[in-house]
Amino acid sequence: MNVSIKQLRAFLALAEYGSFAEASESLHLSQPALSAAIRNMEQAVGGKLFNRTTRHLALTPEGRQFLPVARQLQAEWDRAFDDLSRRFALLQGHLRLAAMPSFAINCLPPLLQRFRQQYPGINLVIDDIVMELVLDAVRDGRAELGVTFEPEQYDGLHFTPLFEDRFIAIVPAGSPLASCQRIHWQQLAEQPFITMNRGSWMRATTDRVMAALALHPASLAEASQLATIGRMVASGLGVSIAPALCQTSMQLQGVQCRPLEGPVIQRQVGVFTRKRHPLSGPAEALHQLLCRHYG
Amino acid sequence: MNVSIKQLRAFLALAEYGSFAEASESLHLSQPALSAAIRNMEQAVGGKLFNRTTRHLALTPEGRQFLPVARQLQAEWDRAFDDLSRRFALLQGHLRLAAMPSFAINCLPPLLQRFRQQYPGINLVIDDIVMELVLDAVRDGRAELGVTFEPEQYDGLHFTPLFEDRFIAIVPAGSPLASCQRIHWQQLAEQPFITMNRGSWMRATTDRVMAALALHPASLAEASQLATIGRMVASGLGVSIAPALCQTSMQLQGVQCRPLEGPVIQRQVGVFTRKRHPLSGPAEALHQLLCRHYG
DNA sequence: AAACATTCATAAATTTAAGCAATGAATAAA
DNA sequence: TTTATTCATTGCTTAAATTTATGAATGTTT
Repeated sequence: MNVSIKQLRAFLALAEYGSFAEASESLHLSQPALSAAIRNMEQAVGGKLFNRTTRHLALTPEGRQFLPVARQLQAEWDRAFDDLSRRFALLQGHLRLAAMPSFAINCLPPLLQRFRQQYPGINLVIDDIVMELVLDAVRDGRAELGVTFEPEQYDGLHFTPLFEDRFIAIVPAGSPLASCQRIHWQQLAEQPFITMNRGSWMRATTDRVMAALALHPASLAEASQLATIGRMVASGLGVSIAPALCQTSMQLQGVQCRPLEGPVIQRQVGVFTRKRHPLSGPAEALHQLLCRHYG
Repeated sequence: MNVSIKQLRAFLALAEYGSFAEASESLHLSQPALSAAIRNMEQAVGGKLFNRTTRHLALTPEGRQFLPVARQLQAEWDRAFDDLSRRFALLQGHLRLAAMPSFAINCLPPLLQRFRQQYPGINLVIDDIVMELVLDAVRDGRAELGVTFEPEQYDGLHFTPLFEDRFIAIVPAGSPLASCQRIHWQQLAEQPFITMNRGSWMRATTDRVMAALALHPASLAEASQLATIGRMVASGLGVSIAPALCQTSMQLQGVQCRPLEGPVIQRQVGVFTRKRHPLSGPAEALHQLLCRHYG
C-alpha cells in the first residue's frame, strides 16, 4: 500500500504531540484510528517510525530523520493546494455591485462583458439604484462595490475616482436650442423644464445652480428616472439636463445633447468600497478593471 | 474533502495521456473510477482542472498552471518515501558501534566484512574505546551497540553474552616460560611484569588476583593499550597477560601465548544495548549477526 | 508488593468510500 | 443520418476507514 497524505499528517501530529490521545484529538480522529494510520504507514514504508510502549512514545532514528522531510512535504502540499483553491475562488463566487442607473446603463455593459470573459464563473448582481442608496448599500455590506458621483461626504467609505462627469443640456430635435453648439443655463431656463424628483442629488444641484443665477425655469414635469426624462424631452415636452455619461443613451432616445455652460458643473464619478473591509477576489478584480479602464 | 495523493496521481496521468481510458489503464483503474477521482479532486479544489467533452480533453488554464506544481509534489513525495523505505530496507543509514579495542582488533574485522556484504549501504562507525567508555557511549545513545566485558554492574543497559573470554599469559619467544604448555600466575609473577595502566578494569583484576595469591610481581612498565604491551613483551622486556581474544594479534606481534591458570580468570564478553530503546534496523541486524556468530 | 491510573493496542461493528460493470449521452467523422 | 468513440452516470459490490468498547502493558502510589 502507498502512504497517504492523511497518514503523513498523522505522523506529523503524533511527532508533535508525543501522544496518541492528543494527536488524534488534534486530527479530529479517534485514538484507534490514529493507531491504525501509523501502523499502516509503518507497514508501507517498511519499518517502525515510533518506539512506543504504553508509557513512552518516541521517534525511532529513522522517524527522527524523516520528520523534517515530512514537514517539508506537508508544507509544500498545503501551499500548492491553497494556491490552487485561491485561484479558483477568484474565478467563482458572487459579487454584488451597486451603481447609479446612468452609469449602469451607459458604462457598465461593456465593462461587465470583459469581466465575464475573464471570470466566467462569477455570479454578478447589479443593483441600479440612486446615489444615496448606492452609498447605503456599500456601507451596509449589501454591495461590495458602489459606483456613483462623489457626494459631499461619505463617512466610512473609500472613494476611488474614475473620471470627471459634467452636466449636459438635453433638448428635443425641434427645439430652437438644438441649433446651438453650446447651451447656457440661462437659455435652458427660458424653456419648459423637466426636472428630477425632489430628494435626489441631481435635483438639489439643479435648484442650487438655478437659484445662484436667479433663474426660475417653468418646471413642466418631474421624473425619478433619467430614461423617463429622456423620453419626455425626446417627445418635445421640454428641455432638461443630464450627466454627460448618459449622452449615448440619450442620443439613442432621439434627444439632442449639448455642452452646458455658464457655469460648467462637474463632478467626480468613482468607486466606493467599505473601509476596513478587504475586497473579495472577484470584487478586487472588478475594481481593478474599473480603475484601469478609466485610469 | 481533502485532495489525496491518489487524486494527484490521477490528475498527472490524465494530463499526460490526454484520455480517461488510457490514463485509467496506466493507473490500473477503471475509467469510471478515474472519472470520479478527477471529479472529486475538482470539487475539493473548487474548480475545473480539465475541459472535457466526449471528444476533446484539455487542461483548463488553472490546470495547466498547476501541472508543474503537481509534478513537483509527486516527485518530492516519491523521493521522500523511497528514501525512507530504502533506509528501512537496510540499504542505507548509519550505525555507531562501540567496542573495546581488543574486540575491535581481533574479532570485528571478519564480522564487519560479512555485515558489509549483506548491507553495503550502511555507514559504519566504530569507536574502539575502553570498557568504561563503551558503556557510557551506549548509555548516552552515542552508540547503539557496545561490545565489551561484562562489568560488575550496568544500570540501564541490556547485556547479551556472546562468549566467555579468559586471561592468557603472554611471554617473549626467548623466555624460560615459553617452553611451558600452561603458565601459572605464580610463574608469571617471577618475571618482570608489564601491566595495564591504573584505572582500567584489567589492571584492577590483575592486582586483585595477584594480591589474593600474595604475589608481588616486579612491575617493569605500564601501558594503556594492549598493542603496546604486546610490543614490549615481544621485544623481551617482560611478560604480561591479555584476554584470550587477543591471542591472534599477539601471536602476529611475535609473542608467545599460553593458557593462564591457578586461577583461571574468565569473563563474559557480550553486547550492550540501551534498555527501552529498540534498535534501529541496521543495529538490529548487526546484533543478530553477532549473536549468531558466537551463539 | 499490590492496587491504581494512564496509555496504546486490539476486536467487532458500523459507516464511508472506492471501485467496477453496464449503460447512457454527446460529438466528430463517415 | 449513422456510426464510432469517449466520457459521465447508475446501481451494486467490495474494501477501507472509523468508532466504541475492551484488553494489555507499564509507570506510580500506597
